[in-house]
Amino acid sequence: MRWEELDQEPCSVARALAVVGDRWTLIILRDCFLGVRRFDQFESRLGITRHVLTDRLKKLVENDVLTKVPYQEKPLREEYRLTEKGLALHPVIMALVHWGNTYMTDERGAPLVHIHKTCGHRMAPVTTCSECGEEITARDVRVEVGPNWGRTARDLIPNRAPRQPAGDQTKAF
Amino acid sequence: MRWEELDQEPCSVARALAVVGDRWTLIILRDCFLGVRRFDQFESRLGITRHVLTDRLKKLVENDVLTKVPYQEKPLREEYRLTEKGLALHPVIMALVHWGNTYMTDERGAPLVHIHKTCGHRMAPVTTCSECGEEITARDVRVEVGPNWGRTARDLIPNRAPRQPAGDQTKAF
DNA sequence: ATAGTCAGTTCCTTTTTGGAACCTGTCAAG
DNA sequence: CTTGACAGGTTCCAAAAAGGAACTGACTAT
Repeated sequence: MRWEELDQEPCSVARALAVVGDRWTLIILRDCFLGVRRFDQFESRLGITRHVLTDRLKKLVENDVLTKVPYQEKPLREEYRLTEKGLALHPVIMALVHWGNTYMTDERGAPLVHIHKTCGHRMAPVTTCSECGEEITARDVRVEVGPNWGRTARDLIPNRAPRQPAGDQTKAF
Repeated sequence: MRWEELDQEPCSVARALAVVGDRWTLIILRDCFLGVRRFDQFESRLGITRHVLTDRLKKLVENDVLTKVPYQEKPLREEYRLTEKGLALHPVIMALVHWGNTYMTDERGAPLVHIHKTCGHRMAPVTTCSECGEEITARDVRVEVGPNWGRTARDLIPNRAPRQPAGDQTKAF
């Protein structure tokens, strides 16, 4: 498929990435979650070209991830804010931060840390099962075709290759 | 900053995105989590150009997200498998799936569903606090500079804009 | 009158993609 | 022993996207 057709795919990852999956979009959203709202603030923090920034913000607004809300008239100035749909991307950002903190830092550790306002502790995000509350990892979940989807989604689940290769089984997936 | 300098940033999101943040990389990883391992399998499923696929797989291997493990000799054939570092991206994928399922599907609902092997239920990922176990949302966390980071990371936290604008406060962030 | 701010747009150059063809090593069939 | 297939690439070229810098328009402050 081509990149622009990604949102047609019968796959939620593909559809999500059609909105947030291109260069810069998720970093723009990181800034949104940090409280950045204005064009020039994004520009100076990211050093992104105005051209690309304009385009990304426009797409995020079109996809209802951000809204433009006016903060002055004469001349009209608008700032970009996260909608509920945008706020719902928080787990994605948290998961990325946590992965970055775990695998991409030097001995100084995390550049930024998160404090859970409710309990007051420095925290890391933990992904858990909505049903039993246990932490989940890649090996704990199985994927099935959704109830209202027939062959279209069936094709997404690949035939598993034979498990004979010489790699060590604990580290390979 | 330019895209290639992203991994130098004092921000874990930026560093994570330097590895997985470009077009196609996360969809390739989605396929990895579904059990896809071979070049031609990726190619036919994604319809991505071989050129780009080669490049992305190479970068993922360089960044230790995937490893090449031989599955036959004469001629040598290798498949791509998730390392532990790669497996650790599972929460990112789960968060994206969940967001896609929530905001990007029609009345048919999720194309693919996840079953938690341990408890047997169809589940959704819930992001919780590592310290108190409660579910966390964007509004529940505060960001602070990491303990071993001085001004470098300080600059990441923006000065909050005044909260006077006319937008409705519950929907804006 | 001059300078500065914000949010863009325009123009032009350099990188990245997309698309298709071609290459290499090995086996299998006719 | 020639032909074909298969896996996993590489090469070549056109099209699209990103980078860089200057320009615009509607103000406001000095």
